[in-house]
Amino acid sequence: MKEMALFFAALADSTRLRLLHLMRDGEICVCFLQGVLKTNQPKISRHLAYLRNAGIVEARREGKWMHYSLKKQNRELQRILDEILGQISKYPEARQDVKRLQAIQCCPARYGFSSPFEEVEKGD
Amino acid sequence: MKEMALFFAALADSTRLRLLHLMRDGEICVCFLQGVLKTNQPKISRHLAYLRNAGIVEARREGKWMHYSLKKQNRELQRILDEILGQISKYPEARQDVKRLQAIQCCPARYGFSSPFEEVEKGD
DNA sequence: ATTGTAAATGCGGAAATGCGTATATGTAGG
DNA sequence: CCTACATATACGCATTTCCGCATTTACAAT
Repeated sequence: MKEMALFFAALADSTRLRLLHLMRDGEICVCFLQGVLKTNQPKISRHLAYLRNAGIVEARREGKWMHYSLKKQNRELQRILDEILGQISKYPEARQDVKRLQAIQCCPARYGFSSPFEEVEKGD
Repeated sequence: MKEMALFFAALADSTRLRLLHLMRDGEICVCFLQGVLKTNQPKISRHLAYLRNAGIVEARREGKWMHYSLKKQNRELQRILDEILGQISKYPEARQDVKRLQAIQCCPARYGFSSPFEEVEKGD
């Protein structure tokens, strides 16, 4: 029962919900997440650690980079998680995130992970 | 997005998960919940208030008694909630709770809401 | 009005959480 | 070895959460 509470505690934060949602289509590296959420790096890192401790995501190192992805859950929990991710995707904020991510993934060099991502901002 | 995080925060506590699970078959009064969880009354009351604020349960007064029940959610959230409640029901702790509740509901007078519920304890 | 019972709330303390800043770790390349 | 970059962690602080205890509110009955 406690583990279940822990699971939900991990979901009880909008930053973490956004991170999870961005992993929906596969693994993604921290610098991209940072670029999309436009916040400082330790914040991202700490929330990812939280999700990892909760067993919701897993990490893979590739050289300097860390790639995070959704960890496979048991059938029931997976279904719940899928429903949740589906719900998240309805929030404008989440859609914006995906747009920004796609822009970065499309031409990462152009952004260099340091420039602002304003040009992706032009609303729906 | 924040509201969603709030929703999960409400689920991020095993006492609250137990309370929700006990409402699965309909509304239930606070004194019964107190009897089943065998803890002090303010604790129950505060967790119920938390759930009420999160919009997950609602309360109905009937004389001195307050009856709590699961509040109807929109389709998607309802589905998620149902899955979750189904998951909870698999925990031995949750099954125990239901047994105790049934014993109390069956003959409340016998327990008088003050006697210990030990006789329901005999495991599975 | 007074009493008794059910439930909610106020209060103070312990613990957890989230944040930003600074620093440490790990890895690749010169 | 030294530097540069990506990521993780330590630290201090403010806020929140949970708890037990005491008190208050709400209602019913006399």
